[in-house]
This record gives sequence, C-alpha cells and structure tokens, in this order.
Amino acid sequence: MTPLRKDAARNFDRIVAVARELVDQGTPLQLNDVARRAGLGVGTVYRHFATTEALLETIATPCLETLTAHGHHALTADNPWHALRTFLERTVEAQVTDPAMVKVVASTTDALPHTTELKHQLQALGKALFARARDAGHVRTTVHDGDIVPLMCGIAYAVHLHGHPTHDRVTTAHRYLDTLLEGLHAS
Amino acid sequence: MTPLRKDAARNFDRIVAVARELVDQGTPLQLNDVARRAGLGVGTVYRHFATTEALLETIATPCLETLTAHGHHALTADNPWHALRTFLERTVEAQVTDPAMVKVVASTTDALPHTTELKHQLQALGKALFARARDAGHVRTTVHDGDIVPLMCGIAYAVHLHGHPTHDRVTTAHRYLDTLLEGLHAS
DNA sequence: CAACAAACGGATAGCTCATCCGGATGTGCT
DNA sequence: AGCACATCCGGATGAGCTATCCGTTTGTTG
Repeated sequence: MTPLRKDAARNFDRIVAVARELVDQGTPLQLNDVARRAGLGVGTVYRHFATTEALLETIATPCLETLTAHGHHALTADNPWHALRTFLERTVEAQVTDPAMVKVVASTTDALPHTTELKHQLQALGKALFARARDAGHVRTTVHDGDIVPLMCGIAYAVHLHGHPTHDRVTTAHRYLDTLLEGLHAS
Repeated sequence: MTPLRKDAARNFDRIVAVARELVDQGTPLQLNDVARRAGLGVGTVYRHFATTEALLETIATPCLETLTAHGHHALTADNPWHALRTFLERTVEAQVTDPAMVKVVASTTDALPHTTELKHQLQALGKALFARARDAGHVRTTVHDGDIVPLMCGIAYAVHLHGHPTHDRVTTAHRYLDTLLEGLHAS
C-alpha cells in the first residue's frame, strides 16, 4: 500500500480531530457535518471513511489498543483473581469515559478489520483471564467465560442511563462492578 | 375527552396491532411503514401517535402495567429478600422477552404521560423493595437503591448483545441476575 | 516543468420523517 | 330520512440526512 499523499494525510488527521471532538461532547457523528466542520468536501470524508462506523472505530482504536495491551499483560500476573478484576475495571472505565468505546465494543457490525481483530482479542482476553481465575478456584462456576464482555457492556450501559457527568460515572461504574464481582467471587 | 369516533378507534387498533407485530419480529418501527402495512394514510398514523416513541410506549403499556402491579403486590410479601428477587426476575424477563419494554424502560425521553407515570412507579418500586430488603439486613449497603432499575436494564442490554433466540435469552438473563444478586446479598 | 496518479469538492439522487389541508365520513339533531 | 357539523382521513409535499459520482485541482516523480 503506497503511502498517503501529504494533503490526504493532513485531511485524514483533521477529520479524526473533528470527529474526536464531536464524540467527546456527545454530538451525534454525521459525516457531512464532520466535512463541514473540517472545512472539507463531503467526498473527501467519505473516501477516507466509507461509513460513520469506520470513523468511529478509528477514533476508538488507541483506547482499544491500550486496553488489549493491558489484558495481555494481565495474563502473566501473579494473582489470577486480581488480574481479572483490574482488567474488568479498566474495561468499564474505558467504556464509561469514552463514548466511542461503548459503541465500538458493543456493536456487532464490523467496519474495519483491525478493530474487529482487537474486539476479538478483547473477547478472548476476557475469557482467558476468567478461565485462569476459575481454574485457580476464585470464581463461581455458574458463570460462563463468554459472559464477561457483555456484562461489562451492560454495566457501561446502566451507568449511561444515569446520565451523570464523567467523574460520577466512573464512581458509579466501580460500584456496579464491585457488586457484580462480589457475586462472581467464590465465597 | 370525548370518545373516539368508530373509524378512528378501528384505525387505532389496526396501528397498534401492526406495530406489535413489527416490534415482535424485530423490524425497526417506522410510522410511514406502519401506515402502509395497516392500509392507512401516513397522516392518520401521525395523528394517533405524534412520534415513534409514543407508539412504542402504547405497545409496551400492558406489560408495564403487569410489572408494576406485581411490584405493588411484592411490597406486602413476607420475605423482603425473596420479594425483591422475584420482582427483579420479572423485570429482566419482561425486558428480555419484549423488545418494546427494553426501549421504553431505558428511554429517558417521555412521550406519553401515562407511561412516564408507570416508569416512575417502577423506579419507586425498585427503590422501595430494595430498601425493605436492606432494612431487614439482607443486602450489602454499598449499593444504592437508585441503582436497581438501571442495573436491570444493563442486564437486559448485555443479554441482547448475545443475540440469541428468546428462550436462551431468558436463561442467560437469569444467570446474569443470579450472579448480581449473589453480589447483592449480605453474606 | 511536464505528465500522470491521487485526491478534492460539491451537485445531486435516494431515502426517511413529519406536516398540512382539501376532501371524505361518522354523528347527532330534527 | 336528511341535514349540518365536527371529526377524521389520505397522500402530496418539503425538509433533512446519506452516500455517490465525476469534472477539477493538487501533489509527486523523473
């Protein structure tokens, strides 16, 4: 794949910057709108991102990468239960803090192959960390390993229903997660 | 308010029937679409239901009423913990079974006053049943009473992410709820 | 400084939502 | 029954958004 032309790269960055701003302030992402705000033609935006979702995924990628990196690291940690716990904490924090993460992690339609790969990794990490904690006898066996990621999304969703400012959301998310973990933990 | 004219009542029922069917089979609710399928003009539909949400709320009302009725009944039950538990079970079951319930209970925008009232009742019932269980010493005190309904919505949401058929969804929902309740329950 | 590929821009077609009002229809009164 | 009025119907229509297409402009390479 030949490198991008200079102007194309500049426009790409502009689009991402504008989109990041819009997402952060909760404005719904509309490609025509992004184009106008970035001072670009609609065609330009659509060439870089075939769909709103593709743009959203690009926005969320850095955060997703950080999260999966942490997950891989957690796999080698000493205490399996603690490793699972912090991984889940990071996961909900990310979703509650960044509106893009919620939509990307929850969405089933895949726009960008790279992001899809990351999502699968995240799912796999959830399963693996869970399995490790379970095999160490730290976890109730009624729960399935595939339940982990959906449950995190559920918590994030529940927090968003409250509609409070970011900081409160993190607190609430921790409270929800703590309750769930208490139920998860082998007594 | 004067009673509806005979034709108006008939059309109202047709619209509701068509909408119910669409919602049940997962088709997105679109008023123009409903009009076409009901063999009515668009204007007719819009006169009865100013917005998609209003129609959705009408669809969900019976289920909501059943749920709040059960909640009121549970308030007088012997065992506060058991009362809370079954109320929450009914709540998630309703949301997982009926697509309309999810959207209505979760939505913050209020279209119909009656439904809004019911939603507030549901919220209040969650709080009251929780408080009763807590005062009886059955519940960990880290959880807030306002967390109850959002958490139920979160579970319903998590279940829907799995995308499985109705019966499996109920099973999954129970598993999630059990885990959460385990964490809620005073040890 | 060509000459070519790559990228741009915005007019525009397609689609859904929601409104508006001339015409049709049910209802009550005589 | 027949009339008059309020109520209700229907669909043409405009506004708003998405996404495409292609003539024009710009960067790059030798």
